[in-house]
Amino acid sequence: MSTPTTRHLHDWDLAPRDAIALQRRLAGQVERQDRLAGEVKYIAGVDIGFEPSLGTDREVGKRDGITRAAVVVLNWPELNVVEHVVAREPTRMPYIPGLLSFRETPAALAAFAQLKHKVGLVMVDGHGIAHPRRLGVAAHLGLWLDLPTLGVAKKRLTGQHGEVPEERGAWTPLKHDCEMLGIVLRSRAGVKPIFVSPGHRLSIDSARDWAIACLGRYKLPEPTRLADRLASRRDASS
DNA sequence: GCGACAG
DNA sequence: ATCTTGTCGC
Repeated sequence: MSTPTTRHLHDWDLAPRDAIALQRRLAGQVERQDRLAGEVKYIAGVDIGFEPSLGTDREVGKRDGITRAAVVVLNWPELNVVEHVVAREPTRMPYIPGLLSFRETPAALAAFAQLKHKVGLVMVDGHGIAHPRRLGVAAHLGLWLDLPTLGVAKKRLTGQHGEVPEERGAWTPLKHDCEMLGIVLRSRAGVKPIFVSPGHRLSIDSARDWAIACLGRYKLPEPTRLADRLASRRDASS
């Protein structure tokens, strides 16, 4: 943050080219091996929702309006909700493929700041290292929280993969050339597969195991599914 | 230049 | 992401 073009900007209000440069630097700090802090007792699920601005510009995809971060804490292995928080922050940046974390992380951090439980693992709605510069929202948030994270996305951003068997629990690797980025998982029979990739302090194998271990009777793993539901509720207070 | 493109 | 009712299917 010292060059003429970035000096006056905050980490989250970067111009696309500066955000991309920052991602390249931060990607080198992401730990791809397991480094859990003891036994996992609580798992957090994170998702972001948006409230359009009133008045003239009602477009949710641009600026203005409110970014709503929902964090749900589940105990392990019961997977029961023990805490939930919703934080509302003004939207600063529009959605740009590849720069999602700059739009969503500020609100997510605000929500985590209010959390009472000490979570050992964080599951984020979006990709981890399965990103063009290997710094998807799950990896970026993991660095900020200094916690193990994994990303669970509903669509592919980058990488290629083969067909995924129809049975629940089946998966196939997601890779870019020869580099493994994560897996494509059939979380439910007869439903489009989800994309699982590690964020920070987690291996690909562990990210896969945790995603599968957190599956309930729905397409999305419980942490992310519940956060999703909370983030998109009309009445969002806390 | 053309297509792809998390939420 | 968000705007939205009914409807097909297990």
